[in-house]
Amino acid sequence: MRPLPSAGNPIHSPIREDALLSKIATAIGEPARTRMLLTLLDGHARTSTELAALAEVTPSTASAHLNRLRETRLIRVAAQGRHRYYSLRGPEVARLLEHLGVLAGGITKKFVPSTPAALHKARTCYDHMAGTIAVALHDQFLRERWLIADPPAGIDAYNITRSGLKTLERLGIDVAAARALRRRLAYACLDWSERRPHLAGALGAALLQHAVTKKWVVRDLNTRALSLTKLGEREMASQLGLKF
Amino acid sequence: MRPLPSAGNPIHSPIREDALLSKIATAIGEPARTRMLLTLLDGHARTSTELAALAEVTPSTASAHLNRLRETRLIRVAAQGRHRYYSLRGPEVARLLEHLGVLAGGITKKFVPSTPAALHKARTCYDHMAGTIAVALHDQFLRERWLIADPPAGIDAYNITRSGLKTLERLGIDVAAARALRRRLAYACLDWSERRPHLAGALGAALLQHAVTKKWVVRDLNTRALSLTKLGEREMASQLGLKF
DNA sequence: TCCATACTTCGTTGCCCAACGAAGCATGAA
DNA sequence: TTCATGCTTCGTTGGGCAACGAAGTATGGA
Repeated sequence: MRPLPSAGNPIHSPIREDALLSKIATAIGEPARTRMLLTLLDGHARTSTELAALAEVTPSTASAHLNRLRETRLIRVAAQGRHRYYSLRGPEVARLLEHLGVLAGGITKKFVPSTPAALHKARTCYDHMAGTIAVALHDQFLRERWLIADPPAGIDAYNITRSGLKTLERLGIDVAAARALRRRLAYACLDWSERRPHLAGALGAALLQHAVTKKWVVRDLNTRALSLTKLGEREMASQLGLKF
Repeated sequence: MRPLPSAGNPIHSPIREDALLSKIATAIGEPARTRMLLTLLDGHARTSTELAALAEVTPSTASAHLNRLRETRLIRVAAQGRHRYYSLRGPEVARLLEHLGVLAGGITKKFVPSTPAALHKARTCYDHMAGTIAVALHDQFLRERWLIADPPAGIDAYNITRSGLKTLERLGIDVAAARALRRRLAYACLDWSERRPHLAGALGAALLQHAVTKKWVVRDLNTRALSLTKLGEREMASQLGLKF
């Protein structure tokens, strides 16, 4: 059965589409590259040497991988002196990776019933919070009608209500500044451990920043894990009505 | 540099997670497999011979690919006499593929400004409608408050309102039957050509079925394209208030 | 019973690409 | 200037895997 010449495909063939899709998927799929991407999922930029160590390959190999990821537009690079900082190209990429994680998690579950406890409870996802706490936070924001769905603004987008605005400003979060950023304000991001949505976007980022500066949570230096402090627990209960 | 035995990793290592993710991505990424998966995105089950022809490989090669996709749990197979019907494992897989399409589309746009017209306007996505018409339909359902967001039921889930129920039953859609199915009722699915949500789930499937049986749209036999009939255009305008 | 069809399994071939070390090229410090 | 550091480019090697044809196993019809 010969590969048919597939005659009339003048300008835009469906071929084009799936070839690109192919490229992206294989770019993600190579194990060393997968590790790099998953590491970058916490939103921190890293140098190629760091990424080489994390992926367990030599710098030269890492360099080749990073080039390929850049060509497929999955990551971007920022030169700074003699360092080159690599980071995910955008939230879309982060979401795709989390989505892949959901499928991978679905497979794992059969074999490994429990996910790593620390990551499960609270972790960063790109530049916002994920894990049970983040999901609870997301649900609370909707239950209290501090956020409402805003579908015309895109899939799973949210807008802040009047009461939401009050709550956020009482916390000390500068909503106007978040709105001014050239990025989406708030939207649902699928959580791979909970398989439920948590909060992403400018607001999600502001909330993480707030939680970190107010010492509600403490970042782990090597992983994406966050640990909730006693203070954070108290404050989330009193200010947001969250129970744990 | 060998993959290190990774000593202390008793039960659930992060290694495990990204190795699985890797497997899934590479399974999707091989060009022949990508073509097969994208073809199955219309929700139709196909035999391995058909898929072999579509992917432009011999049956023996196709068989190997299909086995691999089955092992990674991306597709399922149903034996029926001497035919074996392959289909996507579930909506999660379909959504992942559409999501990948968004990223691929994002790349394409720079080089190929226009997407194939027929597919852009209306096509199937798994078992429901996609394309500009489907997105318009989705927006109309929300604008008229026939559907409302229902986040606790999962990311981007919708529920049917009282007025939505009336509208749907007036059309002749059996909402009770759709509810009775063991699947999610209605949720937003990201559209790769529009980069906006359209309607998926039991309700989305019911709407496509309705549109086909009422001859509002006609399926193309080889591609995922749908063409809107004059009748469909009239009916959607009068019954649902859609303008084109 | 015999053959055709649908599909898989097996064994071989060939190619792509990940991996490395060495060498090259910047940047910044001494 | 000279050297160290951070990173890339180059050329080579090797292993994994996609592809095929041929042979094998079901199923269903003649």
